[in-house]
Amino acid sequence: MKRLLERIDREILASGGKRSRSRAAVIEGFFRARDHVTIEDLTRSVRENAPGIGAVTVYRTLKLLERLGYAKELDFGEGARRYESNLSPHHDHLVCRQCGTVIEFEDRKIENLQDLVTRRHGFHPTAHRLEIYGFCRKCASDNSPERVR
Amino acid sequence: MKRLLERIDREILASGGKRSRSRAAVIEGFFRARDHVTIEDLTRSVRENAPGIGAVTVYRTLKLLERLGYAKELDFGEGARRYESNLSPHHDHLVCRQCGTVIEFEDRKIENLQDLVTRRHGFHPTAHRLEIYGFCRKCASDNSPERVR
DNA sequence: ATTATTATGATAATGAATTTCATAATCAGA
DNA sequence: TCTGATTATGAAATTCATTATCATAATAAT
Repeated sequence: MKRLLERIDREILASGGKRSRSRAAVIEGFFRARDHVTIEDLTRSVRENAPGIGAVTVYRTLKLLERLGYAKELDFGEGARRYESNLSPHHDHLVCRQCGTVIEFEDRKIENLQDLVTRRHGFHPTAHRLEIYGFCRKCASDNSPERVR
Repeated sequence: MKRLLERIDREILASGGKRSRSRAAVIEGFFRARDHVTIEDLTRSVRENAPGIGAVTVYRTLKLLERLGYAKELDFGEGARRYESNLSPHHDHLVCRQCGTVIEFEDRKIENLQDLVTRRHGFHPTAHRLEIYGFCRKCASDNSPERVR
């Protein structure tokens, strides 16, 4: 974690940016937070250690992390964006509509088939998003007919 | 087309709604428009034949069509939603970041693999979205190194 | 026709994200 | 360590898509 933060600091400097206390607090908060946070979530948790951080700074810092390749924007159609760290390898998401749980999965076969599709259409892919919405195991059983009744 | 519009009218009536001129104009406009329209696009084109239609009515009518199962909301991350008719079978999208062209594709194998993934996690899917972003054949060749130069 | 209900559309409200701008923090060079 | 130049901050204002409000209009049922 320490090494990561130092590396990011160096990259920011190298690209003409500055290391500020607020920015450092947001960056560290982001990597400590659970994945798929909203700006609101993150702002709240960062403020526990560094009160007075403006939400605008959180927005800006996450954009910065995205530009540097450390964060990815997510959109589960909730109206507000979420962010996840880009350290783990690529994956897609199962999103529970009831409890909001997000399960990550990675499926090489699906990725390969996607490549085939794009090639078939002469399309040059740069990114993709695959999200499956529904109910997680727990919520599905909570909702099952014999329970709902 | 006529039969479709009549069928929708009947369903609206059956569900306690009314057939109004504005609403009819929006519905017909929607099915005549190209797919993946934005509200703005559609409002403009509907107004050519029926001036004075409020954008609010377009919003409301598309929500209605979605509820009845005739329209699907899309979100390509552009800030504004798009809608497509839900008459053709399920498909996913290739979205060109340069010219905005949208290519539809359907891949049974991908769908099957998605089912496997959800089952593996005890997840009950209700919907999914798969979008591949990049450059279409034309834009990719426009951008290619030997051309950009 | 009359009445009750639903739809419309102008306007206001909402809410996430971005811009603005004066001030503050940080970096580089002496 | 100071100084000047540059970048970052954060409060407030702005933007933009979408939704809510509400008085009026259109439609359906009686």
